[in-house]
Amino acid sequence: MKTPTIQDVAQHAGVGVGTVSRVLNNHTAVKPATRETVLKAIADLNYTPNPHARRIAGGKSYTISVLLPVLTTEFYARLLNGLENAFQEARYDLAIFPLLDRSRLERYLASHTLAYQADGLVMATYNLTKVFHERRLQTRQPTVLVDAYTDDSDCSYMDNLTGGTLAGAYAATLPGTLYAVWVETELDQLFTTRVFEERRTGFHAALEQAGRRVEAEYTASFDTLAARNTATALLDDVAAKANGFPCTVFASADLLAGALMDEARVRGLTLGQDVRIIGFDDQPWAAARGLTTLHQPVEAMGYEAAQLLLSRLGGYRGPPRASRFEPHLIVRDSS
Amino acid sequence: MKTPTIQDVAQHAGVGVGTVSRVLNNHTAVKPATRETVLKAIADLNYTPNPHARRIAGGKSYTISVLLPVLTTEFYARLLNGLENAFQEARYDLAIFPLLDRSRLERYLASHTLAYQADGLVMATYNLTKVFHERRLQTRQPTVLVDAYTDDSDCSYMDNLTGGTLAGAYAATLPGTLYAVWVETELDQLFTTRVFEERRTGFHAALEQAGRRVEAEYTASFDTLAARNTATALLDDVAAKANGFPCTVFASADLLAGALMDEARVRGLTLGQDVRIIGFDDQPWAAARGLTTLHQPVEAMGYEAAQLLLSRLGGYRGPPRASRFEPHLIVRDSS
DNA sequence: TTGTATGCGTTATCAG
DNA sequence: CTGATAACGCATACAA
Repeated sequence: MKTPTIQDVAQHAGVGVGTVSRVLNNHTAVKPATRETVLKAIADLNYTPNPHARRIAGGKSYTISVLLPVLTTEFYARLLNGLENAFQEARYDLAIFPLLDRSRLERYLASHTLAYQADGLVMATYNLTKVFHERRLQTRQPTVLVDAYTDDSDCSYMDNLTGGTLAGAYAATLPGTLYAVWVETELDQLFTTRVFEERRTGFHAALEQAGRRVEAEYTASFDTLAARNTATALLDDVAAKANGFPCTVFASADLLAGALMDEARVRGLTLGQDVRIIGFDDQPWAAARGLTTLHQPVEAMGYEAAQLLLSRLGGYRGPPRASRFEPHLIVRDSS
Repeated sequence: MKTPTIQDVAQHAGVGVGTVSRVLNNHTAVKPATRETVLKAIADLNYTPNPHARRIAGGKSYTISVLLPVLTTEFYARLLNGLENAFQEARYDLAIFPLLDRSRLERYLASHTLAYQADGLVMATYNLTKVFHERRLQTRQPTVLVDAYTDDSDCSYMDNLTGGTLAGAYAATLPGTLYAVWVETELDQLFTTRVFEERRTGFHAALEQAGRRVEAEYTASFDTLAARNTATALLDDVAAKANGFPCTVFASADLLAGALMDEARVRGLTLGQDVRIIGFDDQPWAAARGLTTLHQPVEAMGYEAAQLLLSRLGGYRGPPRASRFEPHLIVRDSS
């Protein structure tokens, strides 16, 4: 049994294909009665329009491509949820393209790829608009950046500067020497995010404001092992000082903070006393482990990104818009 | 400037569209000379065929859908790599659909979704063929299961039974009492994987074979927090026993093993002496932390899955085939 | 070996 | 308001 086409529906409803198409797209007034008939036929035949044909016909395919870094973190799961919810309401489908490495990106940029054939593009964390430009790949589709910021397209972003500031301001109120751990992200010129850079700027600004400064800073790449090693190195260094403890550490990602908590525990240090730790992300486990951290409204950010894109798809033509979201500090036992 | 179509190429090359299409699809003999001309025209115009049009024309879209669980683990990154490599060689594109929850699955199953419109389907870890059947959604596309096993479709899977057996056989040679930690996966009837069940079966069989048995078993869901809590509970229990140490623990996933290593360290237990730990996965950090574990040829498994699907796409009609891969034990310091 | 015509499922245009 | 019919970009039988 073949899948029903718009022809079948038209026949079943005793109308022309044009009419069916019109009810499908909520077009110009269709007589309520005939609309009902068509809707019933659609239901009867369990018909769903073919997105490829839609796209071919010059219409829309009702699919959005999402380009994002490898999804090994909770952040992107939450982000996808926010995006999904918004797009689903608007009856759009999502196709996800994890940017594993540069060669994958190259392929996505080849215009034959589905990624490039969707009605709209969501780029998460990375700002690839530059690349598109260089390749003279004028993006015909509207694009929105999420978790990243640029002047020349819509974006929905977290204010990591404020996040860093909040962390710094809070850290400044705590006793003992100050340390910070940052995330290394310069894998490749293309794959660069300013997220951690901004957290750092904000953090330092707040510290300066309070007349304090960090004793030392550390950098780790974003993986379990690096987090552990850095935690070890940091606490080794602190322990080697005359009066290293108490100290306060701002770890710019919960992954790093978690490793620090582990390491502190191994050394018999009391959290919130010998060592105070501030994370960033508010991962699902943060509450249970009592980690003081910055919570980000990730879903909301994704949802908003979707709205921005949907308005463009709806025909909105205006200057690029930027929706800013603020993280907020959640104080728990670790500090 | 519009993107070039097959018409433009034909015109530019001074041939008919049919000829262009033929060279595009490596069809029946095209005179080498004209083939060259066409190829040059294609290059000149930077032409790439429109996948939607291809699909509509009754042909193929050269895209494969991959349905997989949320990508928060290294396993799926590696799997995707294997799949990508194989499909790329065959000039197929991949669209990834993370199965966040049941409602998402429902939507993917709605036939209008792109997921369902691809030339082929790869289902990772979960066997969704049952669901397809129940819905009477006869999958028109060829489907391959990876990291899962079923009788009625091609699959490329890891022999987790053997993995468990290897772990059990090795554990049986170690001194002290035996413990095991399993992963809870029964989130939903749909989302069920037999992976851990099989590891368990193999493990017990090997133990029995060696005339040994586990003192106690534990179950944790697959997340950092649960892993920690279980590790704590397990070591608490062991410590409460008269002669609990030395002991050996088979953690059926490296995530769990890592948590155990942490916890053991906190308690001042010596790994490979007081506590011996065997993991499963060989995560990137396992070597550095000296974790004895089962290594899986994940990329190879993905690559093979792709080959199976490609052969079906190439017209192969035969009974379902199953490609089996074996994990192997890597002994390190933790045991 | 190659060009032409037809069809794929929709949307959009245009008469009615 | 609605029904034909022409695109859309491509593959493919069919004819040459």
